[in-house]
Amino acid sequence: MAAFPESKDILYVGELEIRLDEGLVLATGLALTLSVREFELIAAMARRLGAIITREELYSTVWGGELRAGDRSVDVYVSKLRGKLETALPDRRFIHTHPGFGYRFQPQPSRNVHMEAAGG
Amino acid sequence: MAAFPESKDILYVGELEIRLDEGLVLATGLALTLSVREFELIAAMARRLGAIITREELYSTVWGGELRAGDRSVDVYVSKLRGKLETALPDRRFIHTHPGFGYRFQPQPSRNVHMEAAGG
DNA sequence: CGGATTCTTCACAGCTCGATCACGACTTTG
DNA sequence: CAAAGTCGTGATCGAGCTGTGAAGAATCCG
Repeated sequence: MAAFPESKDILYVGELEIRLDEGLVLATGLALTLSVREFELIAAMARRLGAIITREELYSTVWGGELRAGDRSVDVYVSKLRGKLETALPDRRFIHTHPGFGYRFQPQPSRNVHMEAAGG
Repeated sequence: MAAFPESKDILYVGELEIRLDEGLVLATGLALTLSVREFELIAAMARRLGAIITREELYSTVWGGELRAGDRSVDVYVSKLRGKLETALPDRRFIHTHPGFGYRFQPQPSRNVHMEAAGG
């Protein structure tokens, strides 16, 4: 199975390196400190790069079992992950919300992030 | 195989020089006084620089056999090692904890330790 | 044999994680 | 615009994980 030193035990997404078997994520070579849930979540999303993934699917993949009505766990951990990714890579957005559908993981420059400061 | 005096019998990590066949560690040229367990532990981690290593793996490498539930040996020796490394090189951190995963060995200036956490 | 060093284990304190709640902002719908 | 639903995120708190000093056992060495 070790045909290549970097097979699919490692995912490369933008300047992220996700080492699936180690629980480690590097952002431009710098190690992120992610909790178990955070790591499982980013791994689950990165495996389906570019696709919209429902909360139900993310929950069953990361937490296991069915997502109960009113459970906001996925949203909370998406938020935590966004915070750490933004600290490491301020100029990029990875996690995109599709209201009513789910989330999509894909690197994208965020030059217009400061629009939030415009206040309308 | 000893074509060069500095082949892989010696590991260089930051200002550390780890002489594997001698059981000696130099910090900026100054020798550290490490016990056998301490030396085996730092050697095991230095061989896998930058990777997260589980307690199970460290235990089986350094102590041999399986890590029993509740055995804190690895944590205790990591703590001892940190103490000696910090005495020798106060401005650097080498051993990083990844809660839920294990430890990671990599030199890092202590000033920017916060950045490494990426928000955590 | 005796002293010093090292190893193992325990105990407690401090820290981090994960689940949940609360509330405001945003989005959709009519 | 108003109402209803969706989403973002700081705060809280118990459980579990991690850091570390200390004590006794084991080992080393002259």
